[in-house]
Amino acid sequence: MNGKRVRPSIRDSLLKSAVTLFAQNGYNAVSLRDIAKAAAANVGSITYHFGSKAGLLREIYARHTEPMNARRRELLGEARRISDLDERLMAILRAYVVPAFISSSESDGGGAEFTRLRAIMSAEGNPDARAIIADAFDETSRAFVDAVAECLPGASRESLVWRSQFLLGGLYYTLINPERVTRLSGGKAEGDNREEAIRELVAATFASFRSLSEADAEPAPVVTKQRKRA
Amino acid sequence: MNGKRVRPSIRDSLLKSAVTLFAQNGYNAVSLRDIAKAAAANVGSITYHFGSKAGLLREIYARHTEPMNARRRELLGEARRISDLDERLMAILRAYVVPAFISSSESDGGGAEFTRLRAIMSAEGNPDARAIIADAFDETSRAFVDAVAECLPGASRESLVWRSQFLLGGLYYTLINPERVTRLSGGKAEGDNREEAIRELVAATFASFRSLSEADAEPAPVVTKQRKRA
DNA sequence: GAGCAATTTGTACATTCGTACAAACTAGAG
DNA sequence: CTCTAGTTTGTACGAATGTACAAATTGCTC
Repeated sequence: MNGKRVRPSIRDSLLKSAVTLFAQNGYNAVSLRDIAKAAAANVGSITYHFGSKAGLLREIYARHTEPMNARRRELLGEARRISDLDERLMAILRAYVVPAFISSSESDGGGAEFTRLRAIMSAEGNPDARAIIADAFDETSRAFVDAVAECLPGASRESLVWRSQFLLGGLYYTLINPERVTRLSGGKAEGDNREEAIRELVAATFASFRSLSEADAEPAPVVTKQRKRA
Repeated sequence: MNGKRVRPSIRDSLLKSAVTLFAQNGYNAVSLRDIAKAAAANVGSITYHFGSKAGLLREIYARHTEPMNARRRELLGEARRISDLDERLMAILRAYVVPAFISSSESDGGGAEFTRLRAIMSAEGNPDARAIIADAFDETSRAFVDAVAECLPGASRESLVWRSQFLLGGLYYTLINPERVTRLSGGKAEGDNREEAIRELVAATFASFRSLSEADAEPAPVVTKQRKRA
């Protein structure tokens, strides 16, 4: 069905090793020999399967992008059916954040590792990556902003986009430098605890978006754990 | 006074070119020959002045870190004298954000370019950089979180740290990928407009922090431009 | 088992990298 | 001018990189 035999092993372990190494050290810093060594394979096999280093990166994106976006669309669809605007907003935020942190059950799909890879690639600004990334995620982001907009009557498109930018930035940076959270909190918070990160990021972004609504008469529900009644 | 002659020119233009190139392409992707060419100097002069590529990076950090932190401390000190807690919080946020975006009058000091460099370095996770960055900014971040905490009675340290993490992430990502804002907003927002970025980032972070306060009875002042009275 | 296409291996190549160092140059002091 | 310390230049080196390709190996079909 694929046009190619379903011989997995080497090709797959090359991809897996590449994702891990790229996500950890960036694209430039990792050599094809590093990848081959990690996959217990030969350098030549990379050229054979993927043509070039850029081709390898392209394949990685091809493998992960669609499943991750699909998962986001699915969750977004569910969220949109919630009638209460605040609850819906919260669900929308989770639909955006959760797939970026947690792999969608199957081995491929999004997950923290691939998201970290994306973060590093966007920072490195690598020409190879620029062309590949393209706007693979723009469509999803647009749908996300649209969905958020419906929850926030009166909010301007500009501010919604800005805040979605900060959301993505917070997401990326948390995956890139989680130790900072642990360090700065004196160990009271764990930067690499995914559930904790998701909860905090969603809560912070909720408040950030919520303040844009005209209807700020009703008290915004606070979801963070340390919430106390005064 | 410096122990060295004040012969500027080459050494300085090497530093300037290096910052620009590193901030644009990352550390690994830029070769010493690229830097030399951009500074119209010779490769050997880099080794002479800075010993190594890592030494060059070290000098860049040495030049910028302290002035930038000093500026932040100064603004933070001013902010702390404001009695109204909401106003103070806003001023504290600006004290953190503004120096990262805007160079402090003199040619050296912080500024967007150096902050972008820091963003890329933190993403690349380069070993050379790891050692240099150290906790040069941790002290400032701690003071910042402390100051914010005073404005938000009842907020937990963990959440404050998490939100400061998202602030830094949003800051970094805005400098790394400003085009996304422009693109996603259909040109209605300009990602590389520093004043706009500062205003939005501060407003978003204000709301994010503000929601942590016990005293959310009084309506949080909304500062974004599109604010309308319903 | 033979034949064959797909894969894996090993090796070679041209480039580019950071660094080292000797030679040439520069400018101020005596 | 001459000397000298401080720069700048040019070049060379070993290591590492992405890529190319011929040879060896594998696994399947008949």
